Amino acid sequence: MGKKYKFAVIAVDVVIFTIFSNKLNVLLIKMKKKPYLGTWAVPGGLVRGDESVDQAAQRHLLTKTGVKNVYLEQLYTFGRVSRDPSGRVVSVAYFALIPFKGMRLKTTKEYAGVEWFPIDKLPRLAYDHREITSYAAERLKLKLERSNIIYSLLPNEFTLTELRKSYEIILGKKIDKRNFYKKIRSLNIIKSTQKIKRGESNRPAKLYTFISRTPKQVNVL
Amino acid sequence: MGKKYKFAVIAVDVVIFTIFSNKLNVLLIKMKKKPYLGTWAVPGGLVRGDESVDQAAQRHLLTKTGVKNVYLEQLYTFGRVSRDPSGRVVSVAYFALIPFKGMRLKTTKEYAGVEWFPIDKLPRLAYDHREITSYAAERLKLKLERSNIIYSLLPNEFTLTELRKSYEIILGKKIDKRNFYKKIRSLNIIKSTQKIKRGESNRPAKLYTFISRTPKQVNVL
DNA sequence: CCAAAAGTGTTTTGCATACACCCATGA
DNA sequence: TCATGGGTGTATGCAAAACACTTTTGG
Repeated sequence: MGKKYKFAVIAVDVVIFTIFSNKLNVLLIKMKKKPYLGTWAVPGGLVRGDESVDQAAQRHLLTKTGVKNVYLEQLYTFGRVSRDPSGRVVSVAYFALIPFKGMRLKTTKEYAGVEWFPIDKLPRLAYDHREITSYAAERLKLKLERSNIIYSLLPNEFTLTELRKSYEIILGKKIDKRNFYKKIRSLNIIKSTQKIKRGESNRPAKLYTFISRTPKQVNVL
Repeated sequence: MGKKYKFAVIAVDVVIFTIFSNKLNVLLIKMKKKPYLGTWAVPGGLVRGDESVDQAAQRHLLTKTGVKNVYLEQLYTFGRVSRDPSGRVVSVAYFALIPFKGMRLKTTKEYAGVEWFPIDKLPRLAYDHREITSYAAERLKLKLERSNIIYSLLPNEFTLTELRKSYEIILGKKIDKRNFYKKIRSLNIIKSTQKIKRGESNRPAKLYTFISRTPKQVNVL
């Protein structure tokens, strides 16, 4: 048995997604410490002895972005021996979905920066975070097709077009308007508010809201 | 920040499935040490500093059952603070599928026993292993419907009925013979050997084999 | 000859897909 | 009045589901 490495410590990494500018975006932080000084990475950190792994993910999400009560799902555990050059760290990866509306990034002294990047234009990432984000984006697609979690990316009230566009952006394909509306209505996951979204130079759109904002398994596509 | 607990150590637990006697069975070991003396548990153990988490799962699988090169997939990481009464242990759970044919259980001195239990008649389990096995059985169902991994539960040559029964046992529902054969043939994942299975007092069945025994995504049902 | 499982097609049904025009508004 | 996106229904294709009888063997 090797003496070269100590036992591993446990960390969490949280891939935070949101939609804006017709893109799926990922939150990254710029590192201040070696060996990845100046490199971007997914926010995360160690799991403390007195908190569960899930709680650690929530805590890092909260302190890095100020959001809580959002959709957060465990993704996969990355456990290669040399994934962190500075020591043996096993990372439990999570992904989170947050509505962009009113999001304000909290820049802390801990990092040299916090920024959103479109998923298709990520910079070079530290550790195995490229692999983690790819994995997260893949899981997000699968999940979106078989659950109602899209609600966590949208504001309380939204138009059918906004809903459809969200799917289009994440799944990366066009969706037929009429077929989509038919399907969504049959699923009973949204209901009409009586409100109307005015102010744009075209026909105003009806506003809808989710009947329930708890994760539920449904076949959207 | 709490001083009460040290940082966590990392373990793996492997839920090993096989099919026999028309049941889905799980391999359990009987513990010799407190605080779970005499209680059954899923095989597992610590992750060493010089091995990846995946390797640790393979190692524990091999030393407990003597099998290798079987289907092994990471399931979920269980990280509640008090899931192990003797210390802070975060467990990365895996599930494995092995063909029953010729399996011989290796009883080691480490444990008071090694046995197969039908999934619907498990004894009381140590730690959170009840939750882990439920989760594994659920994932197995999902996976079975969307991949070819059933091959890891069957011998090299098998009849269409054996194949169909395997699905029926795991999914817990009857499957129409003709529709099933039609679907399986359309998937191009099995091919006929020229052999025939004789010896039973009924019409002999053709033997088939899997074209490929590597995991592949297909929609079986 | 009997019991038991193997083998084999057709019809029906429901869901996914494809597709185009009119409407309401702000500028 | 024009540009822009909102809103709406039908026809077609395909895959899943339902369904029953004949065949081959061992005993």
